Amino acid sequence: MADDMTAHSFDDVVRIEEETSSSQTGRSKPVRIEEVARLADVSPITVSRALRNPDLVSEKTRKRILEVVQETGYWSNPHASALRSGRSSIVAVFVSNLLSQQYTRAAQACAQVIEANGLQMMVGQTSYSYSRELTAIQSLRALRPAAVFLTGVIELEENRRMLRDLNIPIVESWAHTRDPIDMLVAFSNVDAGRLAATHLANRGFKRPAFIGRGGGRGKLRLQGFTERLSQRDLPLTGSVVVDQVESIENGRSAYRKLQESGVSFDSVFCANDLLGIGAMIEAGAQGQRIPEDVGILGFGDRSDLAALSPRLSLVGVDTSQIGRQAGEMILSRLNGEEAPERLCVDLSLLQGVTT
Amino acid sequence: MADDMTAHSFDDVVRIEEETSSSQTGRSKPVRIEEVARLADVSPITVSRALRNPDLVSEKTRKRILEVVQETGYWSNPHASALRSGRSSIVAVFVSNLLSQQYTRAAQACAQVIEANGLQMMVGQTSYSYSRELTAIQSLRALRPAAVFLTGVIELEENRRMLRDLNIPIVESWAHTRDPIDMLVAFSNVDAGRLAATHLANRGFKRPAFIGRGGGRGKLRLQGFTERLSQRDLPLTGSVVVDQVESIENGRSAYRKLQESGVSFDSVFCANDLLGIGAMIEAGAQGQRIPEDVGILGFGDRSDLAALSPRLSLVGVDTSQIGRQAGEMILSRLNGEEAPERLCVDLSLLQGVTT
DNA sequence: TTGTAAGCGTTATCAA
DNA sequence: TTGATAACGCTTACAA
Repeated sequence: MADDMTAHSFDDVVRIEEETSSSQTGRSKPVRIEEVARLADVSPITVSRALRNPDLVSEKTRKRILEVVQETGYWSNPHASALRSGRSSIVAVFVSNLLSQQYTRAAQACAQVIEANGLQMMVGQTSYSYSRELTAIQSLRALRPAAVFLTGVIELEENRRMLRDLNIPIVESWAHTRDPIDMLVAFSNVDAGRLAATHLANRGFKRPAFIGRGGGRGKLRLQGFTERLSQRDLPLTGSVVVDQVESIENGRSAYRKLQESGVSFDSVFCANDLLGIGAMIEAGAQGQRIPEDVGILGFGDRSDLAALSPRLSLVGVDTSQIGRQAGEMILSRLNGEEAPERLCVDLSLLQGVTT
Repeated sequence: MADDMTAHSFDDVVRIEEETSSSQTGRSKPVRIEEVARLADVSPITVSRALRNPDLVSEKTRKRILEVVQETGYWSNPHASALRSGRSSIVAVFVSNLLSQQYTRAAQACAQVIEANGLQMMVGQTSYSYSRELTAIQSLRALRPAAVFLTGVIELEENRRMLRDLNIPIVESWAHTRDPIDMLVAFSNVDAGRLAATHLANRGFKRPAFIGRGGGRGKLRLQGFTERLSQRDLPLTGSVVVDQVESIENGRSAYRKLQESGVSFDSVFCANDLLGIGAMIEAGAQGQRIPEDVGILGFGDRSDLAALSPRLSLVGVDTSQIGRQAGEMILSRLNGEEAPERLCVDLSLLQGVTT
């Protein structure tokens, strides 16, 4: 904190838009279905039907009811509804990390789809311990949600079963898994590598290198990358395997390491977002021009990196598409339609100014 | 999309942890309070009390009940509870933008506080039109939340009244406003400028300059900056007012503009996150060393910029503190305690490697 | 400290 | 196509 800071000032005030419309004030009791029924001269259950299954109500009656609903501002009590019907209109979304745009984009896109259909989204975070996951699932069960969307895959069999036993649409996502709880939206990491190789080949690079993690998804990306390179008769000129992919600095040092290995590369596929940025920064700091001197292809979600690397081309996934798909799968199911059990989201090449 | 992309591959599969624990399967009906009561040999209402107002139940009874709860895995039905009591245990959080870490950090911090107290968070987004805001508020009212936290200020008087009429704790935040709906957590932009000036002065800079927006918060920050500079007998050596603050490029060009203006500055306060980064990048690109050749002080939230500018010092707000405070204010109120109507969050100087 | 009775607002079920 | 009745599971109000 400031050493010689004066008292807080309230001098920076945001203007408030004044409006003198209907000046009705105080806590008005919400309108109940019974009142709507009385005013429309029907029974409560008919009002309920007019709102939830309009087809079951004659047009004349329906019209009258909707007018009254409009006038009174009636809004059904979701708790009463959920209690009686055993199902709420809440779609629970669990993101792995609220701070990562990857996931919030997906959540946002999902929300857009479901909210347009009268459902509400409730966001939670799962990335804690398994016990935290258990608690989350228990309170979830109590909430009796209409559906669940997870930006990830549940691994613990016990938790998987609890979710399955909810008997509602459940969408897992992000990674492929042999046996989804219910539905899955994922993308292929091997394909990501293939797409990177294809792009570099198409751009005329002849000596591509790779920087990425040695295990997990990094390995899969490298696998696809080499496979496609050889199909295009290109060598994998060099590669640096790193463990740390948490910082830009990791990318810078990996890039230097690649140079120090002595191989003569003309382009690099960096199979992780921060690695790509780091490589780009390091190359720039050395005075190399991109893509004239070296081609750099990153990985990730444009939105994450837009502020930082508008010039970097990326292989990645449009995560909002994952969310949108999830939302649509959920809607289909809730409407009693068929929905695919597994959906593979397209990878895309996000073209920056460079490479 | 890739031109010669093959069909999607399902070869990258995540391993699933198998567990052969209790193999009970199928949809089991949730335990109801009545069953817990029967097993503990008390009435349902006593179970209810043991869980919500433990003080009202004798220790012996309470212990017995909690045991049964544990065994049965009882979890109260929030809808029944909300229906009867007219109040749910959901705290509604509306963020201005789900994609900005500023806000999601606050939401996350708020969630941590309230979830530790048995409440649940429901996140929504407000940054749409006023009509969208109205719909959000209407469904909000139907949800009968325990409290509301907004990462922003509601301006439309009609919407303000609707929220006020919910008669529940409501926390607005971020900006100061003359007349909060209920409670407010905000910070002072004038103070931000003062803090920047203090810091640069303390670090021995003699010719500070300013880059920022001409209106709104930028203006307030400049105001505090100049005020405090003159208190420290320092001149405002130069300033560049920009309209665009959406990209790093804006910061780079503003920095060049400052140089072109011919003034001889030894440090700059960039009153916006991207401007600061841009200035830092531009200075670096020109081969200037920070802070030896020029001191650069940015503005914002460390988390936003950590990946990008770990070396940049920042004046800003710990937005998770805003969320935490909001959560605590809400809890106090729900517990019938007094809570401040307006809380001013401390600005802080986030010291990077530089400046 | 504990219990009884009633009702929150909706919708499932059955009947007309 | 519409309605009567009961019930969802909990907690308020009052009583003991």
